[in-house]
Amino acid sequence: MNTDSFSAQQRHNRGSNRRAHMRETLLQSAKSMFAERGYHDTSIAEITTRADMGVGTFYLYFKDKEEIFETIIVEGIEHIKTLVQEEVASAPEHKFETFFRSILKFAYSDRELFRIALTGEGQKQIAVRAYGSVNDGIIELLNDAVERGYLGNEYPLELLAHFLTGMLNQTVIYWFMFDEPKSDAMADYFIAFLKNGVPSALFDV
Amino acid sequence: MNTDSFSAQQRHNRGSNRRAHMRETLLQSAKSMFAERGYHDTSIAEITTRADMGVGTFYLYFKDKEEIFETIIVEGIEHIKTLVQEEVASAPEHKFETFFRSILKFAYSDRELFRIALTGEGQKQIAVRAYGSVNDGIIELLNDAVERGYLGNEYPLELLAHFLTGMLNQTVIYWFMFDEPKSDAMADYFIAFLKNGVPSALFDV
Amino acid sequence: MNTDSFSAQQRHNRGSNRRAHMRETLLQSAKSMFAERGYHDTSIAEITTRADMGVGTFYLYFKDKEEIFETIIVEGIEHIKTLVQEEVASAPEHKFETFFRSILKFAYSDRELFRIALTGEGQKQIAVRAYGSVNDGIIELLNDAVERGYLGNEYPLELLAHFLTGMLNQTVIYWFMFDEPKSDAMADYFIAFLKNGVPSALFDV
Amino acid sequence: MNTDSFSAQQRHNRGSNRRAHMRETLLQSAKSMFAERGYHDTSIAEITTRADMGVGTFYLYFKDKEEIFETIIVEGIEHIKTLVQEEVASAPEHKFETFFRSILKFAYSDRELFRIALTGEGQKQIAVRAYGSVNDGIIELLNDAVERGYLGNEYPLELLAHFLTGMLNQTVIYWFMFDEPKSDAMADYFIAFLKNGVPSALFDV
DNA sequence: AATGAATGAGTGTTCATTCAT
DNA sequence: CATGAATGAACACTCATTCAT
Repeated sequence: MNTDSFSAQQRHNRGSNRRAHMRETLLQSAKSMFAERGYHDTSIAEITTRADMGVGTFYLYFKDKEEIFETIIVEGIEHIKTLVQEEVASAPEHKFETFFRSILKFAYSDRELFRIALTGEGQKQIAVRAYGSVNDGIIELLNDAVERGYLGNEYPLELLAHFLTGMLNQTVIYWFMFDEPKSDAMADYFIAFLKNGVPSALFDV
Repeated sequence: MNTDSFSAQQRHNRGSNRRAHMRETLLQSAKSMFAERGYHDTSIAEITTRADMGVGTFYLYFKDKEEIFETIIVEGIEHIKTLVQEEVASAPEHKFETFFRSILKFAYSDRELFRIALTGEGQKQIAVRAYGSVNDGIIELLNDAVERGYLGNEYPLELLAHFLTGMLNQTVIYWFMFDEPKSDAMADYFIAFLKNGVPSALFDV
Repeated sequence: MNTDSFSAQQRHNRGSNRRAHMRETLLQSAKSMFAERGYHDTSIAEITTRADMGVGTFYLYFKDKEEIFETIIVEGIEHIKTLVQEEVASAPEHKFETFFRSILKFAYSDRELFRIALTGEGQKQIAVRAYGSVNDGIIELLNDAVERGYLGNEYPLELLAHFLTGMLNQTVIYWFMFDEPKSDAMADYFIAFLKNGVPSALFDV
Repeated sequence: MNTDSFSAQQRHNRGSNRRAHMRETLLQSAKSMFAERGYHDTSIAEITTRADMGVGTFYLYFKDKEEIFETIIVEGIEHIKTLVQEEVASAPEHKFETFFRSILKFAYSDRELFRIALTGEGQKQIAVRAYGSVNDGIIELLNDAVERGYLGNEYPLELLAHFLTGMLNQTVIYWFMFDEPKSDAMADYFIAFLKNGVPSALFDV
C-alpha cells in the first residue's frame, strides 16, 4: 500500500466517519427535541440548531421529518432488542424472567425513546410498530414455552402478551413521573406480580 | 312573576338549551374527526363543517382546539367514571372485580374515546391525565382494601395500580386490532390473570 | 319583498361584489408583478402585498400560483378574443383586415398580458395555448376564405397561420422596446406587408 | 526552449484542451437538460451529474446558472450566424434569399437551441437578445439593399426586420409541434410568402 | 348569537453557491 | 484542479384565530 492510496483510504474513512457522526448527531438532537416537545412541536430548524448545523444539512441525511422520527424509533427498538436477546441468550435457564428484567433495565435507561414512541404520533403506525415489536418478543417466548410443554392454553397467547406489554408500557409511563423504584427493584415487583397476580383477598372486596 | 319575566325565563331556557345543544354537536363532531384522523390532522374548519356550523361559531364554545380536545377526554372519562361507580356501588360484595368488568365494558363501548386519548399526541399530557383518572380509581379501591385489611403491603399501591392500568390500556389497544373477545369474555381472562398471574412453570423457561 | 330579505339580498350582493373585487385586485396585482419580474421571480407575498392583502387571502381565491398565472392568460386572451370578434362582426366586408387591425389594437393596449405569456413560462403549455388561440382565430378566418373561394391552396393553411401569428407576436415584442408606431400606423404597415410581401427587388440582392 | 518550458507548454496545452473540453461537456449537458426540462426545473446538480462531474466543478467554468444559460444561447446563435454568413457569402447574387434558406436550415438542425431560448423564461432578456441577433442580421441585409438602391422606404427597416424575425421565430415553434415540412420545403413556402404576401382576394373577405 | 372572509405567523423543503480537503 | 458536503436564504402553502357584519 503506497502513501497515496493510504491517504485516500484514510480520507475516505474520515469522510465515512464524519458522515456517520453527522447522522448520529442529528438523531440525538431530534431524539431529545421530540422527547421534550413532541413530534409536531419540533421544527427541523430546531433540530439542526441543536445539532449545530444548517437546515439544509438535515436533508442530506434524512428524506424528511417523518423519516428521522421513524429511524429513531426503529433503530432504538432494534438496539434494545439486540441487548435483550443477548441477555436472554446468556441465561438459558431463565429466559422468561430474564426477558422482563432485561427489557425493564434497558427501557429505564432509554426512557426518552419510549416517551417519543408514546407521545410522538408521527405516522400513527410507528408507535404501534414499536409496541408490536415488544409484543412479538413476548409471543415468541410464550410460543417456545408452549412447544416445550411449560404452558397450556390458559389464555389466548396474543391476549396474555398484550397484558404483559401493557404492564411494561405503563411501567415506563410510571417512570415519566417517578424515578423510583429503579429498574431492578421494579423488576422484582413486576415478576412478583406475574407469579402471583393480585392477592386473592381482593376478590372478596 | 309577570309575563315579561316569564317569557324572558323561557327565552333564557331556550337559549340555554340551544347553547348546550350546539356545544354537544361540536363535541361529537370533534370526537369523530379526532378518532378518524388524529388531533393534528383535524382542522377546526373540518369540525365545524361536520357540525354544520360556521368556523367562527367554534370559538363561542371553546377557547381553542386544545380545549375541545381536553374536554372530550375529561368529560368522556368523567362519564365512564360515573357509570363504573354506579355499577360498583350496586355490587358492594365484589367491588374489585366489578370495577374491572365494568371499566372493560364501558371502554369497549367507547373505544373511540380511548383511541383519541392514545393517538392525540399526549397534547400537554392530557392522555396521561386520562389514564391518571383510571389509575386514581384503582388506587382508591386498593386503599379501601388496605383499610379494611384485605390487602397488605405486598406492592406499593401506586405501582400495582399502574400494572393494572397498563393492562386495561393495552386491552383497548388490542381492541383497535381485533374485535374479539368482546368485553365479557375479555373480562374473564383479565380477572383470571389478576387472580393467578402467569403459570409458574414459565419461570422454569 | 320585505326589508329583511331585501337587506339579506343586499348583503349577499355586497359580499358577492366584494369577492369579485378581491379577485380582480389579486389578478391585477399578479399581472403587473409577472409583467415586471416574470413568473418565477414573483412571490405570492409580493402579489398580496401589492394587492394590500394578507398572504393567506390569496389562497381563498386561487388554488396556487400556477392557477392565477393560467387565469391571467386565459381570461386575458378570452377577453381580447371577444373584443376582436365584436369588431370583426361589425365589419363583415373586411373581416380579414379588421381581424389584424383589431388584434393589433387590443394587443397594444394590453401589452402587459403578452409580455407575461411570452416570458412567463409557468407550466410551459400555457403560453403555447395563448398563441394557439390567436393561431386558431387566423385559421378559422382562412378556412372561411377557402370555403367561400377566396383562397386556394397556395400554402398549407396551418403554415400561413403560423407566419401571421409570428408577425403579430414579434410586433408585440417590438412594442416592448419601442412605443412607436402605435397600433394604427403599425396596422397599416402590417397590412401593407401582407398585401405585397417584400419588394421583389430584394431577391436580386 | 528548454525541456522544462517545453513540458510546461505541453502541460499547459493539455490543461488548456482539458479545460476547453470540460467547458464544452458542461455546455452540452446543460443544453440538453434545459431543452428537456426548462431553465427553472433544471438544477446545477443535474447538469453536473449528466456531465459526470462534481457540483463544485461547475463554478470553475461558469459564474452561475445564468451565465451558462446565456453562453448556450449566445454561442449557439454566434455559431449559426457564422454558418449562415458563410453560405450567404458563397451566393453573392442571392444573398437575401440565401439568408433565409440558410437560417431555416440551421434552425431546423438546432431546434433544441431555439426551444431553450423560447422556454428559458427570457432570463434577463436573453431570448430577446438572441432574436436581436437574428434581427440585426436581417437589418444589415436590408441596409445593404437600401444602399445599393434595391429597397426604398416602403417600411421602416426595423419594423420589416421584426416581421421577418417573427416569421422565422414562429416557424421554429411550428417545428416544435410538427416535423414537416422540413427546412427546404419550408423555405420555399417562406420565400413565396415574402415575395407575394397573402392572396389579395383575402382582403375582400 | 352566528358567520366566514381575512389574516399572517409558522414550517417543511429546495437548491444555488461556497469552501475545506 | 476537482470535489461534494454544508449552508441558509427563499418560498409556497396551511390553518388556528379574529372580527366586522
